[in-house]
Amino acid sequence: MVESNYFQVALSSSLVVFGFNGKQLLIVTEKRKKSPFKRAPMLPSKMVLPEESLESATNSLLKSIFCETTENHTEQLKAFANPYRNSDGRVVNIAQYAVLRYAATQLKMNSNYQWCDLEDLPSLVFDHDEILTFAKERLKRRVKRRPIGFHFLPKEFTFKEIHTLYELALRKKLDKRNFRKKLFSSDLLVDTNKSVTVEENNKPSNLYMFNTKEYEKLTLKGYDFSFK
Amino acid sequence: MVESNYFQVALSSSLVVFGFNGKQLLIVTEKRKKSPFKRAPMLPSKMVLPEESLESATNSLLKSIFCETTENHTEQLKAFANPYRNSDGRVVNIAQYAVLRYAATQLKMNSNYQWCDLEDLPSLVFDHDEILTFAKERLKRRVKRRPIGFHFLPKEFTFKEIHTLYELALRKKLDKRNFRKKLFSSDLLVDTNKSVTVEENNKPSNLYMFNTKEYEKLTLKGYDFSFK
DNA sequence: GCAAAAGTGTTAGGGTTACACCCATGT
DNA sequence: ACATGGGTGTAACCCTAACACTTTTGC
Repeated sequence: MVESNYFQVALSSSLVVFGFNGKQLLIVTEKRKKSPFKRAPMLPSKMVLPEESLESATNSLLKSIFCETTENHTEQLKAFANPYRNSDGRVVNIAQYAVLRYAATQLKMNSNYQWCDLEDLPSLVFDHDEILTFAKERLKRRVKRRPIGFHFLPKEFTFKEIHTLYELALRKKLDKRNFRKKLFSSDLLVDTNKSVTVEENNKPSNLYMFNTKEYEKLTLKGYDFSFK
Repeated sequence: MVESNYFQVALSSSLVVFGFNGKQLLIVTEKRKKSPFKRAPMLPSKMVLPEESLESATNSLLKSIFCETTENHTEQLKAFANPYRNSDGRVVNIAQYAVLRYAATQLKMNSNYQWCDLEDLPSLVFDHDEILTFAKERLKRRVKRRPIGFHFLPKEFTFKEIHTLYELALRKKLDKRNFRKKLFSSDLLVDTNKSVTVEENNKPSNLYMFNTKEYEKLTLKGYDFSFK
């Protein structure tokens, strides 16, 4: 029997929701509703009920942010458990990492949530900057080792989109030809034989899809996008 | 103000303590003291007090296992937060991963703790097998990307020891010559010019130490021991 | 001299990098 | 015809992988 005086901790969960609009990596921020730091930017967060699972908490947060919560990828990031994070008592924050298809989502109207360019982000309240830093490292690693970068993209996408996505996530330039070579050598992409004119005045670009079989295989066993 | 009915969760912490005795990878297991599953093997675990930090909980657990807690490496593994892990109420287990120098430690006498060969481990109680699986994956990754394998070894060690350690952690054979080549090309090892006869009847082996500077550099920036 | 483990090089192949020009389109 | 971004190939280098024999020691 666990002594009852241990049961005095609260659980919260913050989300780092990544998206990609074709040009920028974005995360969802929330405008804080309460004092202190009213209206300061923060990660979307909620208290987790004592009987509530983390998955359910994450999902309900996502539902409060987006109109339809389309398919998304979520995983646990880390527990931030410093005893003095919150003045009301001990609140352990189990941060979650999420990636979803920007184009398939829509923020709820009149909510306190908004997409924010990762490159141009204000400081967040509490320890949320630390959580974000952690999440960015996770993203970097995932992009390198798994075809997870692809949770970002619409069903059909151009080479440029995936190229830009990888450059932003890894925060480095990737040689166009080499990146293409590697990507296509992996059997991960399928040419749809469609093309699309992204901007007026220039050559239309090809549209690609994922090879689902290969995608799942690589998700399981991992691979190595070891760009210098 | 966070409403008070959230503060009903308890915090526990389990440790996966890895060690290496020169021949086997080991973890510390504990014999459970209470029913149900009295005397069943489990990961060393403790409840975390509401004001106690995770680091402090980990350290006190280590102190209860070992006579002297020498230098060790610990990091958070994952929070296991399923609401129904424990019948007394919600207990969130924040599992920790730890590596220490086997040769520099000593288990406390008459304790319920013991070293256990990873290759020959019984089933553990509750979700501890799941935690262990997670920890083994973490170890694998760490060994690949960082000179963390070296937290295992004594100050001076033979090539065979580090070779065996890597083989066990990665769970694959590593070609002796190629492994040696890679290891020495990294500037990470220093030849002590000492040698030691490990077993009678054969050639003594060289002793190596770490190049601390290089070690720290690689700890920060990572490297890539990508053995096939 | 024998048993046991330590220590040592080479080669072939594959992957990574660096790099510059032509192509298709809309105006 | 021109401006814009899309799309393409090659060569040098490096790293990896495969592989077997000699050396040193204690008995």
